[in-house]
Amino acid sequence: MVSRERPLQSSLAVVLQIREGALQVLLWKRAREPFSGTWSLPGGFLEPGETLEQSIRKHLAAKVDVREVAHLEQLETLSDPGRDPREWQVATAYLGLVPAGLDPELPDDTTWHPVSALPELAFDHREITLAGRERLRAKLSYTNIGFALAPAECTISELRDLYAAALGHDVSATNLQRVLLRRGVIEATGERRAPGRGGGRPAAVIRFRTRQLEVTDEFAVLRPPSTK
Amino acid sequence: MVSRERPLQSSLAVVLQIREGALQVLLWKRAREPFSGTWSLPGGFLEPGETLEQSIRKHLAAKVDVREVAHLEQLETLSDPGRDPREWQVATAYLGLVPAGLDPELPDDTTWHPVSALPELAFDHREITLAGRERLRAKLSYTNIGFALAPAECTISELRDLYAAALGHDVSATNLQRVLLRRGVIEATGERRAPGRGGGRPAAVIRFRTRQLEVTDEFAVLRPPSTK
DNA sequence: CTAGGTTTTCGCCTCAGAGTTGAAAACCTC
DNA sequence: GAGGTTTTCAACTCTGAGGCGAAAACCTAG
Repeated sequence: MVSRERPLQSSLAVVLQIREGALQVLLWKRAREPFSGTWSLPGGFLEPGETLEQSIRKHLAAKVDVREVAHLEQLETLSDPGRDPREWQVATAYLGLVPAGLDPELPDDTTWHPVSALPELAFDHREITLAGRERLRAKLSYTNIGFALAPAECTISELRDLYAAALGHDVSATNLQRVLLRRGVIEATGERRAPGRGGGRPAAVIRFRTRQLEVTDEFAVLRPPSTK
Repeated sequence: MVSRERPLQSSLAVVLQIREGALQVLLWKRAREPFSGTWSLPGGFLEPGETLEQSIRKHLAAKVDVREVAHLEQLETLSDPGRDPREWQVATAYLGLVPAGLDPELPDDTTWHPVSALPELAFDHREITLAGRERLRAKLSYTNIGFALAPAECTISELRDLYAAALGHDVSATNLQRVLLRRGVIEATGERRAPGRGGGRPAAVIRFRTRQLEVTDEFAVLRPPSTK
């Protein structure tokens, strides 16, 4: 095998969670150059003997409890020679999802940021983050990926708010329930949740039938409400 | 920057074309170990200063006339440490599409193979090839990617055969026409094509409105015919 | 305890778009 | 011109998403 120049290979992840009704991404603040002071996606270099997925899991573990990452999938591989001003580097981006309600402990340099109002991001991390959001939005329509955004059990109303936050537009609870029920994506647990202060009929508690990604062959787009 | 071990980075491509009514993939026969005698996907190593897409375009040029590749997109990045028995290697796979009707000149070691009857493939190339086919099938449903399978101008019947070959099931010409017309994916050129031997009404010649990938926001699945 | 407010749930309707069918149109060959 | 072939088009069906409103099931205040 001929000796040849090789790029550094790294993995990084867009970790998303719905927090306070908004889609947020996990970022850490760079203390060193380049891009010192700006925010960037978690990740790091690939080590011999590990796969990219093992690599990103390991690097994520330094920032969050990875057991709380309910779903992880590959997004895309970035290879622009100039993407890191220091050195030739190829990076594979992943999309990670953390169910709402969890509040993992984070290091001091790491926090959540609403994707709709990103601070200045290092390298090409802004584009990667937006690509992650788009992937999530698309998959909400034709897969059961909602399981990775929702707690193990929740109500339709809570689910509607999660979908609305992720999709960026209102979602009808009635319609959401029917679509997800027909697909067999969610099922009723039989329990009911007492209404909060202010009253109201107690909501049925539902759960996602499986917590593994499944693709529905009948597509279904959750559209924004008609603007009448 | 700490010195560290680096993987070889390579690009490879699943180049698909409908030939003789079947979806076929471009493969070349390995003359050397490992996997000598088996077939593998075209590709090669990444050089400093180039992107992965430039890399795969360059390596493809050694096998086919790349100008005939109407569409090229990234598929996935493989990183299993054992995927190449010789050495640690990370590979990014692309999907390339060649319109039907073209018959690029190929080197002696390179030919087309039906995806439905693959020979023994080297490394993980079999899985990659099937992943490419799946990506194509999915995108036929909700994008205009058919432009990359079809010649610049063709009839609905020809298009139906192309779709049927790619999707692996029958497609109704009537329905295909309406779906693609409504979306504005195809348009009539106004010309008509004389029927072949045996007669028949001359078919209207259509073309794809654009030859760039566009995603339709209304999903539409082209389903197999109902089994009655 | 009752009236009024709130949230959830469900049935029914509409609407859009994909799939199906059959007949007419437009060609061929014998 | 008769009979065969392929294409095209209009009408219908069917499925599934979106919308609406009434009923259900709770709360709180008086």
